Amino acid sequence: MRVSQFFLSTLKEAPAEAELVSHRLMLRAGLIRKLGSGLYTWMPLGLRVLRKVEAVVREEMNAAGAVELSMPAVQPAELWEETGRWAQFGPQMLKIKDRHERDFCFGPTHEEVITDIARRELRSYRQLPVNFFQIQTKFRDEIRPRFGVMRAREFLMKDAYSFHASVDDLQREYRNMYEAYSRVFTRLGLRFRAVAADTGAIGGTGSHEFHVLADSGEDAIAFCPESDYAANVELAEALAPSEPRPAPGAPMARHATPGVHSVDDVAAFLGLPASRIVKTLAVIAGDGRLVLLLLRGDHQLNEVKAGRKFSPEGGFRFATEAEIRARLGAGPGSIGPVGAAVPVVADRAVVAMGDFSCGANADGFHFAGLNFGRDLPLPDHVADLRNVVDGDPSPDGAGRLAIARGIEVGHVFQLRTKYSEAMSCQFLDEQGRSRPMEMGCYGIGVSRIVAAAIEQNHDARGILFPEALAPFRVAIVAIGYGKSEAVRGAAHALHDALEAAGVEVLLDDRDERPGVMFADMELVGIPHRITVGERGLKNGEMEYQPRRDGGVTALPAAGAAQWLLERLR
RNA sequence: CGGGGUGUAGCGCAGCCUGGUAGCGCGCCUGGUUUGGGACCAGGAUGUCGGAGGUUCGAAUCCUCUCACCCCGACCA
Repeated sequence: MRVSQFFLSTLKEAPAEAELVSHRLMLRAGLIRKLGSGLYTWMPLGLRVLRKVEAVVREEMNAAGAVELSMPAVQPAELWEETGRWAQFGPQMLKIKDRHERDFCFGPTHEEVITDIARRELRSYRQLPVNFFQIQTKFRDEIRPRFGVMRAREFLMKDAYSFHASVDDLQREYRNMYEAYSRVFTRLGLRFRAVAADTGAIGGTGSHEFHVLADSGEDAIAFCPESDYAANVELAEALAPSEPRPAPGAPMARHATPGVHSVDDVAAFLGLPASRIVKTLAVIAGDGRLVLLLLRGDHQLNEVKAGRKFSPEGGFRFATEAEIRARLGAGPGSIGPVGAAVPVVADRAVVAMGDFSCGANADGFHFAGLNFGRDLPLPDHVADLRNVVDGDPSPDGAGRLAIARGIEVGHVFQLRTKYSEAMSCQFLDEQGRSRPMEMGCYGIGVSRIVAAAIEQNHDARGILFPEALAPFRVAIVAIGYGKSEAVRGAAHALHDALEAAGVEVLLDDRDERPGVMFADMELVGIPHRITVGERGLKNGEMEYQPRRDGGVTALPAAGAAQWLLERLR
């Protein structure tokens, strides 16, 4: 391909709206252009990258035994009413009406449609298992689209849904998909981690998220460098401290702390580390009771864990200041467990604290030197209430946890029978009994992967595409193209030879100044570059330079194509 | 949805406070000189100043409404 026949549209400066590196670079390199909030055009260059991702995903899905189909992007409301998700999905679903005023949505996901297919097509255990997948555009009306294609409203996704006669078979396929996903991300050249995940609103049991590791990631992941344990921070268990509670070393004291409310304030005022302060949160449980939650000052409440502690539905909310005052006689920053006639749930780390400080249930006063058993009773309940932090022991006992940030690019779920039951998607088993199918679902954010890959692979000059993702593998920069017959001839010969060998090559025949061409090819992230110029040709040479690690190699012009083909292999 | 901000040429921005009919850099077009890391010289084109209404002799500038976009938060199969 020649630049003059293709379409390059690079920018020296990125539009002001882009703050994330990948977003800026995608805009600058001309991979995407914005149409509206969360809506992007994939420009020719970007589309080539998107197609690369798609191709790898498709190949691995096929290799793993899944079969491709394509479902409508627009779906009738009735299907969603069967599962109750028409109402449940809420405003994130783009709802539309046709000319007959019938309700439709632009599909945010396809569980309902595929389950409908399955219940019509699959009758017998003999037809199971099946795994259907598609690569398709979805729309979710995100509250706040951002970071370009990373969190867009319209996006490209690979979604797969499997149907099984037994849980065992579902689990087998789940592992199969897990492995297929690992191969996909490995082939794409990404540093990733599979983490145990919360199953969220979709329901079901087993679930793993695949995260591309990047500091800009929106999700926090806890993992153990010494083992393969990894979990979403929401889910990672914070174990009870192994050290016993220290013996009391200080007398209990009540300090006047005027205007001191936050943990940081208390720490500064009393000269204590945050880890010696108990943070007291007042919540209203599902049954209406006010309950105090105790956390170590340097820890953070995990609302998912706290929710589980209260009721099957996990319902609780933070108490209002008025409710807190009514029960405890002090405001939020001055409350504590001492003498409070309400139920108390303490985090595991709290009951291992000694000589600690907390609010005195009187505005402007805090206790210090508190010890359980001496100054106050041990709490009614002890539970895991907090997010794990860097250095916590790993739940698998293998070492200490580290926290990293990740971009979720894949998700595998065991849905079980949530949808098959709701939509009576049944099959006849060996005994002729009618049973709901066991289901799994497996998603990959195809368009998001492009952004995630750039987030993980860039430098000051632009994108460093992994080989598998690059829009072109080789750039030929022809210096003096317009003027020099020799340059033109040599560049064309090299271009044709590479193309004939099946290499995706981009010949810069724009007759621009060298700096412009170098800068563009680097911005766009083409992994290999050959420079052809009169200066080199005089000595019968061309120059090779890899995008990623710099050094220039002089090549005999005659053998350049061959040399490069060797290297690319 | 709550809080904050921005809309002026393709992109990045100034002008607005203190009203007098729009400017800079990059990009674009023409000609010339250049040609191994984002050239130089000369000439040129491009704006309903996001939209509507109002105040005023006069509005990019002041007021009201509205739309869009961005940031922070809540949300995220």
